[in-house]
Amino acid sequence: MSDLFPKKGHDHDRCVHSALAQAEKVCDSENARFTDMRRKVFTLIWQSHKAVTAYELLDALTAEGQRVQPPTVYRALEFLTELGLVHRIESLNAYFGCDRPDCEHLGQYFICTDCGRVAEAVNEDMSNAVRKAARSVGFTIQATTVEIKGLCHDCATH
Amino acid sequence: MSDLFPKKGHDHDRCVHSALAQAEKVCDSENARFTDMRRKVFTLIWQSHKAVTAYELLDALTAEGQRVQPPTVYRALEFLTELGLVHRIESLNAYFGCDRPDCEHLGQYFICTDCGRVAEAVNEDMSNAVRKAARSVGFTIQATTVEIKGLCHDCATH
DNA sequence: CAGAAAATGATATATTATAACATTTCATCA
DNA sequence: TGATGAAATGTTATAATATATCATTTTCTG
Repeated sequence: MSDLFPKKGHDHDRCVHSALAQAEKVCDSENARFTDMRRKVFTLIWQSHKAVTAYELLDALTAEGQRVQPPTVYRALEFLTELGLVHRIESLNAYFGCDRPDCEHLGQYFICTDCGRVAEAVNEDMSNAVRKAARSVGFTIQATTVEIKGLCHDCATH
Repeated sequence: MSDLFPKKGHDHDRCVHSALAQAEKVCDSENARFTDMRRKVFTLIWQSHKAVTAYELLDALTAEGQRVQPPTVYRALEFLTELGLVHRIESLNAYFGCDRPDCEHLGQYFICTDCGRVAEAVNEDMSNAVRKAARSVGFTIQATTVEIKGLCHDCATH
């Protein structure tokens, strides 16, 4: 069984750090500004293994001493999702960092209803099945939402 | 190319009628009460080819002369979704009638961003790909959300 | 019919999201 | 280098979506 959810003991700080580096690269190549606010929001999202809501981000920023209003957070989220740096989990009204912002993909999300962790998968079987189904009914895909809720392996077995 | 979205001239009243009959059967077999309010909400949902929001239902009920509050609508929606008579489209915060309430399925939704119509598919390729992906990472599925946005054939070609 | 359970009514409020306009920041180039 | 225009953020208000709680009504069951 492959690892999807992070294993115990993985170095999360390092993941966040490398995600930041990658985000900077993406912004650079898009001539988009990775401002302080955007960086803060991005970092907060990446620091969590769970999907984070806009108002949780708002609270976290406030706790950091910023006095921030909803539009500020939503704008940062809009920016980050448009660049593909962050994905919105529709069934949670929450946001999650994207592992592979540099490549086009139809991502899929596994969401554990017990521990709350989220994992992104980029599974070609699923993507291809979606593309094929769309083709067979003459549907032109613009965006896909594939969210799978249930129990991660840890929660199912412990 | 198979038909997914309804063709021009199909008899929608008849669809609604048969959906009502089927809903009654399902409620019967579950010993659940298909009350007036639930029937009204179900009918309003089925009368639309688009997904309908809770507050649109509220307005429609009000227009019919009922004076209804949000909890009433949300309770009816909860009842209907729990029985599988209606599905919630997460990416739209809206509800759509289920064609096949009588069988277990992982449904997929095609949502046209131009005309707004929604179509449910029950595509085994997609379902199997989802199940297989979950199995391969040790994930136990409780619920799936597969929503595909784009252009339906009509809108893409006209 | 009495009593319990289920459904709905009513009120209030929580949560999620955006519109509109003011101000600040930043890249550009005259 | 500092004027200027575009982009980003600040600020205020409000819209849209959803639920908690308790009261009342309806329905089922014995």
